[in-house]
Amino acid sequence: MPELPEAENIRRALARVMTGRRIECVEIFSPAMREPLTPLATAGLEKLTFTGFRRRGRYVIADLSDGRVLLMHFGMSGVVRVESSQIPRRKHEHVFLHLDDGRVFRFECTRRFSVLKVCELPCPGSVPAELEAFGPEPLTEAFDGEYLHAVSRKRNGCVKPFLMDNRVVAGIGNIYATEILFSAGISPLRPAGDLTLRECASIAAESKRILARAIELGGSSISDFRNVDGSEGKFAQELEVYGRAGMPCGKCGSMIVSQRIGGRTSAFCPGCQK
DNA sequence: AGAGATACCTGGGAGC
DNA sequence: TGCTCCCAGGTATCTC
Repeated sequence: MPELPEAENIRRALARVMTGRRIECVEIFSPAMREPLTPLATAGLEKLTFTGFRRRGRYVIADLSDGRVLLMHFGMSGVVRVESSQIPRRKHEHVFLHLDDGRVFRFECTRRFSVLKVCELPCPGSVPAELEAFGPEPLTEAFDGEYLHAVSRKRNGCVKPFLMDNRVVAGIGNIYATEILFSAGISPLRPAGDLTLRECASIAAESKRILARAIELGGSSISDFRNVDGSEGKFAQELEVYGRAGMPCGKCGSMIVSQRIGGRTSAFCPGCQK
Protein backbone atom coordinates (compact mmCIF):
# COMPACT_ATOMS: atom_id res chain seq x y z
CA MET A 1 0.00 0.00 0.00
CA PRO A 2 1.57 3.22 -1.10
CA GLU A 3 2.83 5.52 1.61
CA LEU A 4 5.42 8.29 1.36
CA PRO A 5 8.37 6.19 0.14
CA GLU A 6 6.20 4.55 -2.49
CA ALA A 7 4.82 7.92 -3.63
CA GLU A 8 8.38 9.26 -3.87
CA ASN A 9 9.43 6.34 -6.04
CA ILE A 10 6.41 6.85 -8.26
CA ARG A 11 7.23 10.56 -8.51
CA ARG A 12 10.82 9.87 -9.53
CA ALA A 13 9.76 7.31 -12.11
CA LEU A 14 7.08 9.55 -13.61
CA ALA A 15 9.52 12.49 -13.72
CA ARG A 16 11.91 10.30 -15.68
CA VAL A 17 9.47 8.93 -18.23
CA MET A 18 6.71 11.57 -18.48
CA THR A 19 8.37 14.99 -18.21
CA GLY A 20 7.91 16.80 -21.52
CA ARG A 21 5.33 14.31 -22.78
CA ARG A 22 2.11 15.66 -24.24
CA ILE A 23 -1.33 14.24 -23.51
CA GLU A 24 -3.09 13.22 -26.74
CA CYS A 25 -6.37 11.88 -25.34
CA VAL A 26 -8.09 10.71 -22.18
CA GLU A 27 -10.03 7.47 -21.74
CA ILE A 28 -12.11 6.76 -18.63
CA PHE A 29 -13.42 3.23 -18.14
CA SER A 30 -15.00 3.19 -14.68
CA PRO A 31 -15.59 6.63 -13.17
CA ALA A 32 -16.35 5.79 -9.51
CA MET A 33 -13.43 6.43 -7.15
CA ARG A 34 -13.00 8.44 -3.94
CA GLU A 35 -13.98 11.34 -6.17
CA PRO A 36 -15.60 10.75 -9.58
CA LEU A 37 -13.17 10.55 -12.49
CA THR A 38 -15.63 12.03 -14.99
CA PRO A 39 -14.31 15.64 -14.74
CA LEU A 40 -11.03 14.42 -16.28
CA ALA A 41 -12.87 13.88 -19.57
CA THR A 42 -13.88 17.53 -19.87
CA ALA A 43 -10.88 19.15 -18.16
CA GLY A 44 -9.23 20.05 -21.46
CA LEU A 45 -6.11 17.94 -20.88
CA GLU A 46 -5.55 17.25 -24.58
CA LYS A 47 -2.37 18.92 -25.94
CA LEU A 48 -1.11 19.83 -22.44
CA THR A 49 2.44 18.83 -21.50
CA PHE A 50 3.77 17.45 -18.21
CA THR A 51 6.35 19.99 -17.00
CA GLY A 52 7.37 18.42 -13.69
CA PHE A 53 6.47 16.11 -10.83
CA ARG A 54 6.39 17.09 -7.16
CA ARG A 55 5.31 15.27 -4.01
CA ARG A 56 3.58 16.40 -0.83
CA GLY A 57 3.05 13.68 1.75
CA ARG A 58 1.52 10.76 -0.10
CA TYR A 59 0.26 12.93 -2.95
CA VAL A 60 2.09 13.26 -6.27
CA ILE A 61 1.51 16.57 -8.05
CA ALA A 62 2.05 16.56 -11.82
CA ASP A 63 2.55 20.09 -13.15
CA LEU A 64 0.80 20.80 -16.46
CA SER A 65 1.82 23.33 -19.10
CA ASP A 66 -1.27 25.51 -18.51
CA GLY A 67 -0.43 26.05 -14.82
CA ARG A 68 -2.87 23.52 -13.47
CA VAL A 69 -1.83 20.22 -11.88
CA LEU A 70 -2.89 16.59 -12.04
CA LEU A 71 -3.19 15.52 -8.39
CA MET A 72 -2.68 11.84 -7.59
CA HIS A 73 -3.17 9.84 -4.41
CA PHE A 74 -2.79 6.08 -4.49
CA GLY A 75 -5.07 5.09 -1.65
CA MET A 76 -4.15 1.61 -0.62
CA SER A 77 -4.19 -0.12 -3.97
CA GLY A 78 -3.30 2.54 -6.53
CA VAL A 79 -0.81 1.58 -9.24
CA VAL A 80 0.42 3.67 -12.14
CA ARG A 81 2.11 2.32 -15.23
CA VAL A 82 3.51 3.93 -18.35
CA GLU A 83 3.60 1.36 -21.08
CA SER A 84 2.62 0.44 -24.63
CA SER A 85 -0.97 0.88 -25.77
CA GLN A 86 -0.72 -2.65 -27.19
CA ILE A 87 -0.97 -4.18 -23.71
CA PRO A 88 -4.63 -5.00 -22.97
CA ARG A 89 -6.38 -3.05 -20.22
CA ARG A 90 -6.30 -4.78 -16.84
CA LYS A 91 -9.46 -5.30 -14.82
CA HIS A 92 -9.01 -2.36 -12.42
CA GLU A 93 -7.30 0.13 -14.72
CA HIS A 94 -9.76 3.04 -14.66
CA VAL A 95 -8.03 5.79 -16.66
CA PHE A 96 -5.71 5.92 -19.68
CA LEU A 97 -3.85 9.09 -20.67
CA HIS A 98 -2.48 8.49 -24.17
CA LEU A 99 0.88 10.22 -24.61
CA ASP A 100 2.58 11.65 -27.70
CA ASP A 101 5.30 8.97 -27.68
CA GLY A 102 2.70 6.23 -28.23
CA ARG A 103 2.76 5.05 -24.63
CA VAL A 104 -0.09 5.20 -22.15
CA PHE A 105 -0.21 6.43 -18.55
CA ARG A 106 -2.51 3.94 -16.83
CA PHE A 107 -4.10 4.46 -13.43
CA GLU A 108 -5.16 1.29 -11.65
CA CYS A 109 -6.96 1.08 -8.33
CA THR A 110 -8.59 -2.12 -7.11
CA ARG A 111 -10.20 -0.72 -3.98
CA ARG A 112 -11.07 2.66 -5.48
CA PHE A 113 -9.57 4.69 -2.64
CA SER A 114 -7.32 6.64 -4.97
CA VAL A 115 -7.63 10.20 -6.22
CA LEU A 116 -6.86 11.44 -9.72
CA LYS A 117 -8.06 14.93 -10.54
CA VAL A 118 -7.13 18.23 -12.13
CA CYS A 119 -6.69 21.18 -9.75
CA GLU A 120 -6.15 24.90 -10.10
CA LEU A 121 -3.35 26.27 -7.90
CA PRO A 122 -3.93 29.22 -5.53
CA CYS A 123 -0.70 30.69 -6.97
CA PRO A 124 2.04 29.40 -9.29
CA GLY A 125 4.27 26.78 -7.68
CA SER A 126 1.93 26.23 -4.73
CA VAL A 127 -0.04 23.10 -3.87
CA PRO A 128 -3.78 22.43 -4.29
CA ALA A 129 -5.92 23.96 -1.53
CA GLU A 130 -6.69 20.62 0.12
CA LEU A 131 -2.97 20.09 0.84
CA GLU A 132 -2.31 23.53 2.34
CA ALA A 133 -2.93 22.48 5.96
CA PHE A 134 -0.35 19.69 5.82
CA GLY A 135 2.46 19.66 8.35
CA PRO A 136 6.14 19.59 7.36
CA GLU A 137 7.64 16.91 5.17
CA PRO A 138 9.31 14.35 7.46
CA LEU A 139 12.55 14.39 5.44
CA THR A 140 13.06 18.15 5.76
CA GLU A 141 14.82 20.06 8.54
CA ALA A 142 11.51 21.60 9.62
CA PHE A 143 10.53 18.21 11.07
CA ASP A 144 12.65 17.67 14.17
CA GLY A 145 12.28 16.86 17.86
CA GLU A 146 11.61 20.44 18.88
CA TYR A 147 8.81 20.80 16.34
CA LEU A 148 7.23 17.50 17.33
CA HIS A 149 7.51 18.35 21.02
CA ALA A 150 5.92 21.75 20.49
CA VAL A 151 2.91 20.51 18.51
CA SER A 152 2.26 17.52 20.77
CA ARG A 153 1.74 19.51 24.00
CA LYS A 154 -1.76 19.15 25.43
CA ARG A 155 -2.54 16.31 23.03
CA ASN A 156 -4.07 13.47 25.04
CA GLY A 157 -4.50 11.04 22.12
CA CYS A 158 -2.10 8.16 21.46
CA VAL A 159 1.16 9.00 19.72
CA LYS A 160 0.51 6.62 16.81
CA PRO A 161 -2.60 8.29 15.32
CA PHE A 162 -0.92 11.62 16.13
CA LEU A 163 2.05 10.65 13.96
CA MET A 164 -0.31 9.51 11.19
CA ASP A 165 -2.09 12.90 11.09
CA ASN A 166 -1.13 14.75 7.89
CA ARG A 167 -1.52 18.08 9.71
CA VAL A 168 1.22 17.08 12.15
CA VAL A 169 3.64 15.60 9.63
CA ALA A 170 2.81 14.75 6.03
CA GLY A 171 2.70 11.24 4.63
CA ILE A 172 3.34 8.84 7.52
CA GLY A 173 0.82 5.97 7.37
CA ASN A 174 0.22 2.83 9.37
CA ILE A 175 3.21 0.78 8.22
CA TYR A 176 5.83 3.43 8.79
CA ALA A 177 4.29 4.82 12.01
CA THR A 178 4.43 1.25 13.34
CA GLU A 179 8.07 0.79 12.38
CA ILE A 180 9.17 4.27 13.49
CA LEU A 181 7.74 3.82 17.00
CA PHE A 182 9.36 0.40 17.32
CA SER A 183 12.77 1.78 16.33
CA ALA A 184 12.34 4.72 18.69
CA GLY A 185 11.37 2.33 21.52
CA ILE A 186 8.12 4.16 22.22
CA SER A 187 4.76 2.48 22.80
CA PRO A 188 2.08 3.49 20.27
CA LEU A 189 -0.27 3.89 23.26
CA ARG A 190 1.70 6.72 24.87
CA PRO A 191 -0.25 10.00 24.97
CA ALA A 192 1.49 12.36 22.52
CA GLY A 193 1.53 15.14 25.09
CA ASP A 194 3.57 13.02 27.53
CA LEU A 195 6.54 12.58 25.20
CA THR A 196 9.79 14.17 26.32
CA LEU A 197 11.87 16.33 24.00
CA ARG A 198 14.40 13.51 23.80
CA GLU A 199 11.69 11.03 22.75
CA CYS A 200 10.36 13.44 20.13
CA ALA A 201 13.89 13.81 18.78
CA SER A 202 14.16 10.03 18.58
CA ILE A 203 10.87 9.76 16.68
CA ALA A 204 11.96 12.46 14.22
CA ALA A 205 15.37 10.83 13.69
CA GLU A 206 13.92 7.34 13.20
CA SER A 207 11.29 8.75 10.83
CA LYS A 208 14.01 10.18 8.61
CA ARG A 209 16.19 7.07 8.77
CA ILE A 210 13.38 4.60 8.02
CA LEU A 211 11.68 6.66 5.30
CA ALA A 212 15.01 7.34 3.56
CA ARG A 213 15.89 3.65 3.70
CA ALA A 214 12.46 2.67 2.34
CA ILE A 215 12.80 5.15 -0.55
CA GLU A 216 16.22 3.73 -1.33
CA LEU A 217 14.81 0.19 -1.45
CA GLY A 218 11.89 1.15 -3.66
CA GLY A 219 9.23 1.10 -0.95
CA SER A 220 7.37 -1.77 0.67
CA SER A 221 5.43 -4.07 -1.60
CA ILE A 222 2.82 -4.94 0.99
CA SER A 223 -0.12 -6.53 -0.81
CA ASP A 224 -0.91 -4.40 -3.85
CA PHE A 225 1.93 -1.92 -4.26
CA ARG A 226 4.11 -2.01 -7.35
CA ASN A 227 6.49 0.51 -8.82
CA VAL A 228 5.84 2.17 -12.17
CA ASP A 229 7.95 -0.46 -13.93
CA GLY A 230 6.05 -3.25 -12.19
CA SER A 231 8.90 -4.11 -9.81
CA GLU A 232 8.31 -4.78 -6.15
CA GLY A 233 9.77 -2.64 -3.39
CA LYS A 234 12.22 -4.41 -1.12
CA PHE A 235 11.61 -2.61 2.16
CA ALA A 236 8.97 -5.18 3.19
CA GLN A 237 11.83 -7.55 4.00
CA GLU A 238 13.12 -5.11 6.62
CA LEU A 239 9.86 -4.59 8.51
CA GLU A 240 10.49 -5.43 12.18
CA VAL A 241 7.01 -5.36 13.71
CA TYR A 242 4.37 -4.53 11.07
CA GLY A 243 2.51 -7.71 10.18
CA ARG A 244 4.51 -9.75 12.74
CA ALA A 245 2.00 -10.01 15.60
CA GLY A 246 2.37 -13.30 17.43
CA MET A 247 6.00 -13.68 16.39
CA PRO A 248 9.01 -13.00 18.62
CA CYS A 249 10.64 -9.57 18.58
CA GLY A 250 13.97 -9.66 16.77
CA LYS A 251 15.57 -7.46 19.42
CA CYS A 252 14.32 -8.84 22.77
CA GLY A 253 12.41 -12.02 21.95
CA SER A 254 9.15 -10.83 23.51
CA MET A 255 5.96 -11.73 21.66
CA ILE A 256 4.86 -8.94 19.32
CA VAL A 257 1.28 -7.96 20.09
CA SER A 258 -1.47 -6.41 17.98
CA GLN A 259 -4.06 -3.92 19.16
CA ARG A 260 -6.45 -1.48 17.51
CA ILE A 261 -5.38 2.09 18.20
CA GLY A 262 -7.33 4.95 16.66
CA GLY A 263 -9.25 2.39 14.60
CA ARG A 264 -6.08 0.94 13.04
CA THR A 265 -4.29 -2.32 13.68
CA SER A 266 -1.09 -1.58 15.52
CA ALA A 267 1.71 -4.07 16.13
CA PHE A 268 4.30 -3.39 18.79
CA CYS A 269 6.75 -5.07 21.13
CA PRO A 270 5.81 -4.68 24.82
CA GLY A 271 9.41 -5.48 25.74
CA CYS A 272 11.12 -2.82 23.61
CA GLN A 273 8.47 -0.12 23.43
CA LYS A 274 7.74 1.82 26.62
C1' DA B 1 -10.31 22.13 19.31
C1' DG B 2 -9.47 17.48 19.82
C1' DA B 3 -10.76 12.78 19.57
C1' DG B 4 -13.34 8.98 18.12
C1' DA B 5 -16.44 6.63 14.92
C1' DT B 6 -18.03 5.80 10.24
C1' DA B 7 -18.41 5.36 5.18
C1' DC B 8 -16.21 4.43 1.06
C1' DC B 9 -14.43 -0.35 -1.83
C1' DT B 10 -12.65 -4.92 -3.20
C1' DG B 11 -10.18 -9.19 -2.73
C1' DG B 12 -8.45 -12.56 0.15
C1' DG B 13 -8.59 -15.50 3.94
C1' DA B 14 -10.95 -17.94 7.75
C1' DG B 15 -14.61 -20.65 9.29
C1' DC B 16 -18.51 -23.45 8.60
C1' DT C 1 -17.07 -26.61 -2.97
C1' DG C 2 -19.26 -22.58 -1.86
C1' DC C 3 -21.18 -19.57 1.17
C1' DT C 4 -20.76 -15.72 4.71
C1' DC C 5 -18.14 -12.81 7.48
C1' DC C 6 -14.38 -9.97 8.55
C1' DC C 7 -10.29 -7.42 7.67
C1' DA C 8 -6.93 -4.27 5.34
C1' DG C 9 -6.02 0.76 4.24
C1' DG C 10 -6.31 6.81 3.97
C1' DT C 11 -9.28 10.48 4.07
C1' DA C 12 -13.44 13.26 4.53
C1' DT C 13 -17.07 14.02 7.39
C1' DC C 14 -19.77 13.60 11.23
C1' DT C 15 -20.71 13.79 16.33
C1' DC C 16 -19.61 14.57 21.10
